[in-house]
Amino acid sequence: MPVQLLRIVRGKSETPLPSHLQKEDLRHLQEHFDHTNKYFQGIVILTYPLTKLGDGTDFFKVVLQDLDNSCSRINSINILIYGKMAEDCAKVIRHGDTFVVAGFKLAKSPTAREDGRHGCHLEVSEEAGSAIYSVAPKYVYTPLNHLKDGTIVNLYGVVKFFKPPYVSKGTDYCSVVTLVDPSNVKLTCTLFNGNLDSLPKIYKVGDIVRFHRIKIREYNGQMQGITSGGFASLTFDGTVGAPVVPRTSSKVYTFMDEEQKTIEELRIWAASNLSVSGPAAKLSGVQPMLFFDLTCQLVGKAKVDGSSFLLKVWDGTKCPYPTWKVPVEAKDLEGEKVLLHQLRNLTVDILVYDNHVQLAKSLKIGSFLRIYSIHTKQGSADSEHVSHIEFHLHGGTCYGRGIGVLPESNLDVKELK
DNA sequence: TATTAGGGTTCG
Repeated sequence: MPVQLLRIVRGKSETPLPSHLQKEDLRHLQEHFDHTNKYFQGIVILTYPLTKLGDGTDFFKVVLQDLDNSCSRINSINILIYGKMAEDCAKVIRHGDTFVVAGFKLAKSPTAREDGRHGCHLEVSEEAGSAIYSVAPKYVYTPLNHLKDGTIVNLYGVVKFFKPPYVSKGTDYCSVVTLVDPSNVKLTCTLFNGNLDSLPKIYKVGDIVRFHRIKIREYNGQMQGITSGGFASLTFDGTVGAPVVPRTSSKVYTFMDEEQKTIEELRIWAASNLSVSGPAAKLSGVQPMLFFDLTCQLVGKAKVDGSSFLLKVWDGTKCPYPTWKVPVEAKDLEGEKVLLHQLRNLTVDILVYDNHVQLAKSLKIGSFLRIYSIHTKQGSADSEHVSHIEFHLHGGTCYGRGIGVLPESNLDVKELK
């Protein structure tokens, strides 16, 4: 593991570095000195884009500043990272982070005269047996009643409302999340990311999130959260007693006993201060003329027209009313023919509109979904049809209307199986 | 290195 997570509190590491390593002062990084078993620690003051060398090797350059020598004329040094390690580091190294570099090769820096940094640079790669350790900072979390305009903060919150990620009119996915905490202040966050996986994996009201580096702004007289460059999130099930397992796309994150305790405390607070009785329902319990959230499996899908798309789903229960069947061309219907036929009396047709079409098209047959705020509508009887119930996911994102994909590991999915 | 949206049910 070339890039490891290491947390150092008050100068002492909780996950110690290998004991044979000794800290080396910037001034002692000189040619012809033996740097075996030495490490250098510094704070990232500059990173360059990940590039490829002429021979195809990945290359990543960062500048580390030595905080112990920050008043010296020369207090920074170039770190040149090669190969797989360059790729790994480019993903996790951020401006302002502290890193430890061990197993480096020291060489004369050809750019020292221009950049004013140390006369040597450090070269590291997996092949050379180098290691880079990320030293996690001690994060400070701001309660929601202490947020100030124009700051970037870390915070915890219980999800009071959310819109599952949807395709925005810009270039990114968008998710809107309203949080509360024991200070009883609400914060609505608008989160953007081009990568669906980088937005918080919230499945229900009552989930608990930890946001890092969220920007706070004032909007319409209220504080608002918005994604900033280094935004990262963890999401936890909000159920008291459930395992404390973070859902995240980050490869590297800190999560210690202290954080576990925070989650457990928030769960207990939420249990008595937040109503989580969402409008979830089983198909067996649906009533006409209401909105509800459905956890289900996708059995079939079909294009209908430019502004609507059909999802055929089931949840293992049977809807007590005759259900609407959306007429589509047989050639347009995707899904396993045999299964579609077997489940024909258990699946229901959900017609999704407008902004939900793009996401619906991309869904994989067999995947588990939660569809939020489905509208059930009573279709009237006429000469051709008996009275039936229709399922619509209207356009727009009001009330969190949308579609979320659940992982197989989700508890509600296990129940469904 | 901007923009997206900025919670509060429907055209179908």
